[in-house]
Amino acid sequence: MSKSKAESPESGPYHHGNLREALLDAVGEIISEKGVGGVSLREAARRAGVSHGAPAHHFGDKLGLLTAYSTRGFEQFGERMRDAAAAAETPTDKIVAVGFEYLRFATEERAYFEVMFRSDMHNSDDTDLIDCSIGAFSVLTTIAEELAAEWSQAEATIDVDPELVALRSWSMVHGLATLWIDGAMTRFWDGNDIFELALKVFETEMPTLN
Amino acid sequence: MSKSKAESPESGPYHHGNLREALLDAVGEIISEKGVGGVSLREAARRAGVSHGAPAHHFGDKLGLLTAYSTRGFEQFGERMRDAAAAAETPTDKIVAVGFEYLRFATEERAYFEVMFRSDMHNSDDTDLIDCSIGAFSVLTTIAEELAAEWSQAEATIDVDPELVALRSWSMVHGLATLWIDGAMTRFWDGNDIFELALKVFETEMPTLN
DNA sequence: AGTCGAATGTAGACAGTGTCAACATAAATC
DNA sequence: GATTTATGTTGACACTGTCTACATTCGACT
Repeated sequence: MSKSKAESPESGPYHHGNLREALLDAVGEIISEKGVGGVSLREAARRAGVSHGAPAHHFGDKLGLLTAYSTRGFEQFGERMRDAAAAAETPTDKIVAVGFEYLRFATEERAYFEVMFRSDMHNSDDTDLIDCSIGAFSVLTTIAEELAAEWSQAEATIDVDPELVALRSWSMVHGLATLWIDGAMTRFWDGNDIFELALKVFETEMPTLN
Repeated sequence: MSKSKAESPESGPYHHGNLREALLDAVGEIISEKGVGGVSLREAARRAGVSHGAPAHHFGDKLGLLTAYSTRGFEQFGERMRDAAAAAETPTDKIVAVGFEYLRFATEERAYFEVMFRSDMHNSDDTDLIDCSIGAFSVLTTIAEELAAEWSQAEATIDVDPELVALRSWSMVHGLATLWIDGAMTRFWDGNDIFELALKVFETEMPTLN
């Protein structure tokens, strides 16, 4: 495929010290440089300055490495969602802020995003991964419940099922993010950037919600 | 990795006759059985009963094979979208019908769907692919224009930019489809099926549009 | 302090893969 | 009928994931 670099690890201490994190960092590097298809255990080991067999002791196999990477992605994702929600006052402000943060993460941390939402890129049964992903999405469902409660008190012309509010918001913003990431949208809305478009979408979406 | 089957092609005529289509069929089979990660030129060649080097003459390389597979997916996708739209009367009915068809394709033709919307799985610059994808999405944008025109005549409380209507519909349904495909939703809406959920979403979405 | 098991890392092997070059065969064209 | 083109075969090479056997270090227990 490509020219191989030095196979043997550089002379250093026998134990790396922080190999697990170094390998996860390497995965992010590789994805950013060559895409998810470029990820390999051996390349990650090479970048961490370690022999090709070393990763197996930390992650088992390739899927394990990517699962751990996904998990770290969901951790950071959830953290950013929580921060965004905490910085806003009303439920309406919160859901908009979280929506934008969703898109910001998708574009800024694209390497994570591409693995996090691709079921063949990780082991979906991994308990850590499940916990972290639920932790992230629960930010959305919590806000949706607050929002639904608020609307119930006002005159409600539509059914305000909290689950549906969450699902609608989630699907909309996730669709925007993935279509943007995949480049599908650029053939129709070429010049605009995703945040400008999202703003307009949110604006027209809100009347339904109020 | 796995036990290899007979490497040598079965004794038949030197020329396959319809190898291109046979290889694309094989790709669909492999994805359905083992996921997109299981696709390989050699496995496809094996299933078509041909030597490992043969696919190169039709598709160049692996990305070429997957690009052609994506293109075939968009062809069928567009056809189903057009049929769904043609079967409905009003713009409102059309967009709901097309939305459902979108989801139906995503679930029924999952093998196509997983490759079509994954930019690292095909060559996004391929002109045939671009043509077919635009042909499919233009069904949506056309309906969105009709819809926007209809709303403009009625009392319009919100801005009815046709492009925004298309983007909203597209993002919503694409988000639903991908979240469902990836299994992300099943942790929150376990028992329901995607069409039931979509129906509710569409119902609550429509008031905005009217 | 010393021992011993567990954790971590190395090295080699093997089958599978994509891609290339050289060659073989059939089809198409003149 | 000859030659050009399309199609298919074979072998080679570097790369990969994974397995096994082995080496080194860490940590816990005595």
